[in-house]
Amino acid sequence: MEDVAAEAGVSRTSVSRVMLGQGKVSEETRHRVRAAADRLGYVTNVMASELASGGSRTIGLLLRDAANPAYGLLFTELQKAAHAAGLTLISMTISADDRGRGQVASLHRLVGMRVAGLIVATGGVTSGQLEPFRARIPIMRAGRPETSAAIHAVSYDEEDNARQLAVHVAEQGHRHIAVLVTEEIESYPEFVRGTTMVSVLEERGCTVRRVSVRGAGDGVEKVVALAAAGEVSAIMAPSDPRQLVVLRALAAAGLRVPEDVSVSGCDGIMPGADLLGLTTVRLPVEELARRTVSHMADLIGDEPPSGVVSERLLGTLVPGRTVGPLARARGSV
Amino acid sequence: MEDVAAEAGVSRTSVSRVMLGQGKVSEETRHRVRAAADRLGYVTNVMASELASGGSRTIGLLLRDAANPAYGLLFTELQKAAHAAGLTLISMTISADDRGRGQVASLHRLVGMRVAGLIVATGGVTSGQLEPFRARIPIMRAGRPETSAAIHAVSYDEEDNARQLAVHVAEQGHRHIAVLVTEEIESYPEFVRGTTMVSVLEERGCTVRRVSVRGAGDGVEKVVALAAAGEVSAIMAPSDPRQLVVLRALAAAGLRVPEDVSVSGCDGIMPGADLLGLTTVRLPVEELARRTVSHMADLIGDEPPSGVVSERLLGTLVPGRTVGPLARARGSV
DNA sequence: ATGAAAGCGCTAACAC
DNA sequence: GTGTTAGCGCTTTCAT
Repeated sequence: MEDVAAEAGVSRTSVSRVMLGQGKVSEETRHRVRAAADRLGYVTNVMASELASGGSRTIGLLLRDAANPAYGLLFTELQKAAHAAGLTLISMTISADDRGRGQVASLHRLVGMRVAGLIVATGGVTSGQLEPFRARIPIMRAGRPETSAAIHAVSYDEEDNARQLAVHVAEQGHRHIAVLVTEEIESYPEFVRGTTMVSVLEERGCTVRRVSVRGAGDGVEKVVALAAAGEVSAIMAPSDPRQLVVLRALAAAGLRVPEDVSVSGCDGIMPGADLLGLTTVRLPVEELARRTVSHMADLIGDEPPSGVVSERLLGTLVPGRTVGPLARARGSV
Repeated sequence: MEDVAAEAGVSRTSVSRVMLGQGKVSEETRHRVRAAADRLGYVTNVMASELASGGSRTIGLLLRDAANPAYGLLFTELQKAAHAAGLTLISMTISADDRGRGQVASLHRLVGMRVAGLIVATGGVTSGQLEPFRARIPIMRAGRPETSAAIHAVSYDEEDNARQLAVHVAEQGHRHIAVLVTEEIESYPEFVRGTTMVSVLEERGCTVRRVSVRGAGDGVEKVVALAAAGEVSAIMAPSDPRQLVVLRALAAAGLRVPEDVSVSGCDGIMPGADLLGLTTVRLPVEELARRTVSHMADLIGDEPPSGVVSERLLGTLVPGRTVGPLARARGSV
């Protein structure tokens, strides 16, 4: 910066003003500085700048595993929305298998960068872990249903998603249904979906086989066996990636979908879901991203709103080929 | 930090040393400082720290549209590799429809953050646009075939990918083939794949219909029409997302795959690609991520290697149900 | 409209 | 082992 000032024959102050595009600078000076900066390939040191000014239009994003298309899309959409709002988004991902420890470290890193706000789009971080930072900077949860009422959140209405799917399956006549339920700690949204499906189905008088899953492929043999034995006519998976695993296993076992057994998932983001004919709920990712960023912009603004943001967005049922009407011919079902 | 020092009854220097985990500090002091920091919820200001120390173990990533599963996976894998190498990765995405302008702005932002290195995983930035920064910080291209010999790159061997696919299709007996070719500016990898497919097929004596694509769905009606008219028995798409578009259009037109027409793509990352039976080449994403980060670690190390890194990684052909042997019964084919 | 000076929060020699 | 002193590169009053 010193060099640019010298090259342009002005003081560092003027260079600063020009680069920030603020304050009073003559057209002449402004031009000379720009020219000098270009010539020298000068780029403002953001860290020094933010350090000196104290402020920052940068917000941090903690994301869960972008390899999952639903999170990848969320990432892209958040970035778009942030850009449109004049915010810079810097992000760190956590692989799905990294429970807790690494996530909190990343969280610290982001806070350490003195970002103006934090968007947490991974269920792996608990509300308790966010608590210490809440006073320091605005935090918004995106996607995961938030349990703590003290933390801002725009989330998918997973209860409703699960309900829509359960009702759809039940309305096709299925009465004996297997539901894959993950552990709360593994994936909170999937956990909520699974348990909700179970209760909705039971309310409607269905016989539910609740099968718990831990790893990626765990529990699948179990449901396939149930289907093969004719004990269930439908299998509900808590997400589309898991629905794929089920479909694969079913195919390997020689069972036809939906003739022998119906299958459903949840997400609706996967490219090719339509071609596969997946039955699912399409998450309102784009809207979630927009609303999250919009609230964040308010929160880091001059007059932050006082209340706690808490929104739930509804998904859209996508009936597919994988769920068919109950065939009354088979086994005990 | 001042507060922490006071709380622990030591100087700021000691606090610094403890937080950095370096230098000589007594067990006693270390403990007291940690306790004080925890009590006050103190997190080191990364910006001030890096500003003062000059160095940074943070590297910037410019990524193309994580909504594309291939880039989403790359993102995750890069992050994993970086973490393993003790590097922090901060990233910015660019949506696929943002050509040039925004990308360069993001690039500036990253450079402005004084990251130690830059990984560019988007074809949208040209070698020329990277040039000005090359002297300042190490830059690595990841994925895109690099044309400039001056820039470090670990890339997919798109020529080979295309060749593998073309040979596979030709060996199934197809002689009249439509190839979708994107414009260079839209997607450089797809452009390379397309043109390579064309030349490989022609070398093998096939009649090639080269159909150019601009938008996401552009050109597809054309190839479907060719297939419907029996003028081609196979359609080669330059990527799996595009292969899906073709499959959708074919289904809508009532054409069966592969009985009426064979279809191929390239990527192999899409979850569910196997269930769909896509014929494709699986990109070595994981290896690319590892090698890119490994080279980057060297480049920002104490004794950076002198030569220019230039590696090409081979993909793996995944024969699927979408490509079948030529059926000799139809039309002019 | 422009410049001088005083930090922003931290680290790195260098003494003690 | 621990504290002291100088900055890192910038922004921001406050004069001029």
